[in-house]
Amino acid sequence: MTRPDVPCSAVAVDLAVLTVRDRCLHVLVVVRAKRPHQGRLALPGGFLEPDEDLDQAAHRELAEETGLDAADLNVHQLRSYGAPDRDPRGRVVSVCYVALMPDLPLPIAGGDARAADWAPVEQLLAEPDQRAFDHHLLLTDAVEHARDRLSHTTLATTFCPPEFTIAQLREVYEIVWGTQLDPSNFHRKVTGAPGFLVPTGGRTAGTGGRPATLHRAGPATRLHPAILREPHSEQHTKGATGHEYR
Amino acid sequence: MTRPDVPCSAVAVDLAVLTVRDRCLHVLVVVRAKRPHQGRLALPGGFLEPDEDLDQAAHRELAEETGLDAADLNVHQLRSYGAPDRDPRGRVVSVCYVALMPDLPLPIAGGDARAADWAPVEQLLAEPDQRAFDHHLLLTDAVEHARDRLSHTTLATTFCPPEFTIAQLREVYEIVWGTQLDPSNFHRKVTGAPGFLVPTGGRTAGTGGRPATLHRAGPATRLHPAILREPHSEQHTKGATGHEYR
DNA sequence: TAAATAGTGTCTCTCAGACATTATCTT
DNA sequence: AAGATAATGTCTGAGAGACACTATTTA
Repeated sequence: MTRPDVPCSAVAVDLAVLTVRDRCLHVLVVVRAKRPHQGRLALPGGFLEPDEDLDQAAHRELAEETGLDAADLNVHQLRSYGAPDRDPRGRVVSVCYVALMPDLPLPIAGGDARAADWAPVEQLLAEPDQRAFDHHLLLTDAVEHARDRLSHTTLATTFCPPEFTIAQLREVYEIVWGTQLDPSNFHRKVTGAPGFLVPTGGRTAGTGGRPATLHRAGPATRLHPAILREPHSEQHTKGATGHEYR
Repeated sequence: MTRPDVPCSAVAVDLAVLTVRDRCLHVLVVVRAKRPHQGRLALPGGFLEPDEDLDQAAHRELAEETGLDAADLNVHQLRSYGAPDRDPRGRVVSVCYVALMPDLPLPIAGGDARAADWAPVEQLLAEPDQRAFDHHLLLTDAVEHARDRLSHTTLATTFCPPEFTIAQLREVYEIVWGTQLDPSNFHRKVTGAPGFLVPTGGRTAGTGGRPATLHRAGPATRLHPAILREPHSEQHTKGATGHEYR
């Protein structure tokens, strides 16, 4: 943009790359090598190049930071952040993306000489002021976004290896949502949702119990019916209380 | 941003202001007075000022275009658009906002000497190539976003005047969704959803039928249970067909 | 055998959709 | 009265949650 009458900003693309490992939700973080916020943990990201789309920039950054081809790793734009003082270097508007992926070996430290590693989300969210920039806010929104999407999309399978058991899938839901789910009802629901799971014919062995059938992700992207997150029990006050909406 | 190593972009904020009038969903559009796309219809918007947040910019633009104080008109950020060639003048990344409002008198032509007026959404969407920039895409996404939100939030009341009947509210759902809803079931659902509606005590008169009780919007923002958009009937194939997911 | 895990069946309650019925106004 | 619109009631079926029960492995 060369017109002098138009305010000029830098546009950054930041990524919240989520995975499930060690029974916890983790996010990919980098240690900042330069000022500002030197030494602090930040979400990986970078500036938009002159000739690329936002989605392209997100895929490029993901490849640079993790070495992975992000062809279909479920990368989705979340929203943008533009507080005037969010970057002390100047005006930076950041477009945040959320990426979900299985627990693959380990990301390679990126070309920026920054160390990329997994960090447990719960721990990061417990320290609101320790992140670089407003990345605590980005992470909060990204996690909430992912949680919401699990209930009505088939996205949970992207946290799983290519073949997985229903117990593994249930564990993903339990970890991301931080709740316990009834194994019986969960089994009935996910096997009943058309296109969610496809049995591969294989079975587990040596787990000290009845072998589980292996599945892979089916063709569906939307989940019908949805897997509900909260057992939304409202009408507990069956008594003579007058109004009861909160 | 003054650092020479960072690519520079203009950041625009565009608004899809939706309302229901004349039994149709309408969107606020301006006629572009300058090149490029001179004479074409565009969504109102403008460039981000150096010291304002994205949300502030959206509110400012809304005030400039409509003369309305957008304090709580349900303005929400939708997503950002950044195709390299979306603006022929140069690199512009646009953050799109969706605003929902009741059918108020009429917007004032803005300070940019552009005429602002309501246009029926259905008609605009039928002509994909007649909009300025990629505003057809923005509008498509904004409408879909609004439709989705109606089902699980109390947002539909923002299309209504301060006091309204349940039939008026149902009309909003029917117009936005383009479907017909059963008046009886709709009545039962919206009156049963806690915090959605509050009876004012008033009633309509002179409508040639039983008077309807007037309501105003309640304190709730989320809808429990949700008002379903599609009568998602799936299991019609009760026969002996083996697999039936699509 | 017991323990452990996988998977099925059953019951109850909520809620959606279809539609009949009653209520209250205007003409 | 008739017609119109508002509101309630009733029935059926889908689906969620609780939980008993069966199935199949390892130790």
